[in-house]
Amino acid sequence: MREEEEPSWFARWEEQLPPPEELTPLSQSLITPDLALAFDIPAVPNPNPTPGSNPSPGSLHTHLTPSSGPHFDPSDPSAGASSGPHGGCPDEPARTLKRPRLVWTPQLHKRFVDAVAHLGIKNAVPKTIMQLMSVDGLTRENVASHLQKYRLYLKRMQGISNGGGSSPSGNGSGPLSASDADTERLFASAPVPHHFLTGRSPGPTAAPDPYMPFVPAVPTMSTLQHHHQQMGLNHHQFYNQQRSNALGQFNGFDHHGFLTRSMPAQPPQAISMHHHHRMVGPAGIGIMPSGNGYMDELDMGARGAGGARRELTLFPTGDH
DNA sequence: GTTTCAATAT
DNA sequence: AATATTGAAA
Repeated sequence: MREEEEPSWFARWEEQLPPPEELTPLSQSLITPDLALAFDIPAVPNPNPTPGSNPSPGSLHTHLTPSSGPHFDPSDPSAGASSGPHGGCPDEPARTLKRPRLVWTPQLHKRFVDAVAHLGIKNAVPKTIMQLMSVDGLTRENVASHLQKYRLYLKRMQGISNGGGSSPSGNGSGPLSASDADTERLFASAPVPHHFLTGRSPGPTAAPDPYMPFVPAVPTMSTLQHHHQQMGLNHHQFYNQQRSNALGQFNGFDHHGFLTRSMPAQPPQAISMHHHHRMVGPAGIGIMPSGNGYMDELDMGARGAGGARRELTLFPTGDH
C-alpha cells in the first residue's frame, strides 16, 4: 500500500514482518473459541482474572459475560499494538474482530428507555435510539436486538394491564409469580413510561412526562439526520463522539493499546462510565437493598449537575 | 442502497 | 435466556 518501495524490497521482505508476538492475537480471532477448544489450542483457557478479590458484582460495570468472545491473551503484552514506526498496517485490523457480546446492564437499559421515551415509540427505531444513547461502541444491531425484546416486554405488560391477571412473563397458565426471568428485573429497573403502554406517542400536546432526561431540546428526526455521512449528531452527541471517535469506525478496538497492554484482564465487554464512583459493597455479594434491587447511582450520574452528560462507553476505561 | 423488523440461530 | 445474525420488506 505504500508506493515508495525500493527496487529490492523483495530481498528484505522479512524485515517488514511484524514480530511473531504481534501475530498471535490475530489467530485467536480467526478461529472460533469452540474450534480453539476442540483443537486444544490454549488460546482461551482462562477468562477468570481475579478469583481472589471479588471485583464486586454490585459494581456498575464489569458484567463479564461468562462465555464471551475474544479474549486477549494476558501473556501477550505487545498484542495488537501493531503498526509500529513504519506504519505498515495503519489501522483497525480490528474491524473484523468479533466483538464480545453486549451485556445490557441496568445503566445501559436506562439510557435505552430514556431514549425511547423521548423519541416516542413511533420514532424509536434502532438507529435513532442508538444515536440518542450515545454510548460509544454500541451498535445499531445491539439496540435493534434489545428493542425487539423490549417491545415484547411492553406487549406483555399491556396485556396484563388490560386483560388478564397473568404474570408479565406472559405465561397465561402460570401463577402470577414475579417471573423467573432476569428480564423482569432488568426491565423493572427502569421505569416504563406510561404512554408506552397506551400506545400513543407523547406529542407536543401530550402531558408533560417526567421524562426530560438529556439533550435539552428533543432532537427530531430532522435534527438528527442530516450532517454528512458521519451521521446526524446533535451538538451534544457530536461533542461526546468526537473525543472517542469510533461509532462509525469502531467495530474493533482502536483502543487496543490500552486493552491489551494495560488491562488484559479487564473484560472488554463491560460498560463503564467516566467517573470514579464505587459502590463498595460488603464482602458479601453486592445486593442493594433497594426496591428493585438495582442501585441507580448512575441515574444521576448520567447527567452532570452542570448538565453535561458523561460519556458512556463499552470500552474498558481507566475506571478504577 | 440503507434501515427496520420478525424470525431464527448461537 | 440473552443477545446475535439473518433475510425479507419497507
